Amino acid sequence: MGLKIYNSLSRQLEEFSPLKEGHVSMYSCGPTVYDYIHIGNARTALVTDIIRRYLTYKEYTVKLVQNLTDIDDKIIDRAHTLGLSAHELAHTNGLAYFEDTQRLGIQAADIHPKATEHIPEMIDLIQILLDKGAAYVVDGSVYYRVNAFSEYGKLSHRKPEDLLAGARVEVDERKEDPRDFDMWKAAKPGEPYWESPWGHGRPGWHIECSSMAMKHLGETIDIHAGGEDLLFPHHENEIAQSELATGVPFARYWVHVAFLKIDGKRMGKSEKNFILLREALDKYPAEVIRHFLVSAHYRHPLDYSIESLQTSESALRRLNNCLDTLKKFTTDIDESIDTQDDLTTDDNSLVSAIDTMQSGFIRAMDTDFNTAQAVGSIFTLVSTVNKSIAKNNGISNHIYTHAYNALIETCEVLGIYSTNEQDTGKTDEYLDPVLNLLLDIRQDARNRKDWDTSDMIRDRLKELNIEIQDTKEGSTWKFIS
RNA sequence: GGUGGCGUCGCCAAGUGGUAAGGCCAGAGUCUGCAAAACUCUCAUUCGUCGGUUCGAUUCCGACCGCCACCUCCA
Repeated sequence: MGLKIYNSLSRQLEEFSPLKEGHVSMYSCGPTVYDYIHIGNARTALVTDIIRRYLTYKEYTVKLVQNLTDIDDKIIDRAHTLGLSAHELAHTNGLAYFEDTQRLGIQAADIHPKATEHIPEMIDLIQILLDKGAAYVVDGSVYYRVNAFSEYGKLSHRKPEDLLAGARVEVDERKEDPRDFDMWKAAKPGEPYWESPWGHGRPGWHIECSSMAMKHLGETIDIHAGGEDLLFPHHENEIAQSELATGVPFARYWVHVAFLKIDGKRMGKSEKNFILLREALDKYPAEVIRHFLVSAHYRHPLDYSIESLQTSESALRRLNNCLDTLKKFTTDIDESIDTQDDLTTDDNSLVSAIDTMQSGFIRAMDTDFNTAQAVGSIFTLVSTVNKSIAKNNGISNHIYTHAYNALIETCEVLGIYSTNEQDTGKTDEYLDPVLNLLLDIRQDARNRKDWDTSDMIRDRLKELNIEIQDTKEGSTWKFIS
């Protein structure tokens, strides 16, 4: 029936219903811009993008906010090594982030707030928490008093004892409780800082998301997304800060994206086992990378490998071949197909296959955005269409048009089909006539059974990465990689 | 130690208390002068192991084995 989302808060699949009917507010934790993003980061960004596209497909009005953390320890450190200001580094990498994600076909969020542009809002929120006795100041830093929030741990389902038992909690003598975390960090000499009631300093990581989400989306947001590593402590802390300040739920559905792995291990910046998104994009089209990322459900780990990308490339070729073939039958006439009496048995079975694909796609996406299953529905229809075309059973063009449109529509939700005409062909104005000349010469040779000449043309072009395809309709060519 | 997840065809990956989607690879075929490309067909009586519940379990329960992740900055 309707959309169901797995909510990390309840650890259950829940019926989705937004706070305001027809509208969805969504916040996604964005990157800390001290470096380029890797494919693992891209996975989360892509899942966010697809959730948004699907909600839009379901006719919701979606407002998506994704932050950019543009000040933190890593940025300061990296800027220092590079001899740049923290601002310069963050600015450059912020632009690179947009460039990379846009190349992946990720649509920009409605708002991309930056931490450094929301200092006053964060100070206000910290002040509220101080006034409520939920925070304390030590040497110019402000800490959140975890004990003040009785529901602390409700997202990560951790009990205070569990947290304390883990000997990995950093010991900081200045904290009242090891679980307490900083909302405002006093600046050390030479570090960038902002003025605050507690002295020169900078915001802690968690406070920015609380402030910016509430500023741009209100005190309660519908969907909050992020990588699964953010569940604790980041999201737990966001909840603690926000809910203690407002007294209302911070986010209604918590969505956590599983890790992208490489060689069976989590791809992470600290492990240095990552592949930069831009490197991958230099080697593979965006649709191929998207297909790969979408080939597993977002809550299940996915292992990155060249082989997987090649698999996706082959699968996508099958899809695109089908689409290209269908396109030849496409008619502009938008005939309705409800006149059942005019339809043959073959017509009807294709129409029903299209319906099956669409309902399967929706059922899959409605079940916690099961993109893997959704892709399955698409490929099942691809098979049916291919069979139908192979049988040459005289299916009406408008039914093929219907199939084409249905496939395009669903593929666009996943972003695995690019509507812009093959970009490889954009320089062909000059090449086209030349190739056609060669093709003509070859055809003449073939007519004379001069196989040496025709094969030489074919082979030499292949060396130039141009492949000749002989079909019943004649010869065509295309670039191969 | 605490918490969560995973183990399904050679590889990737969905899924369900009633008998296993899809993709890749592979084999066969159609097409072709031969190829390539494309398309078609074939391709898991079986779902980590052992028990239990059930008329029936891959799906529920328990134990065990193996793997991963979070508890510390990382999407």
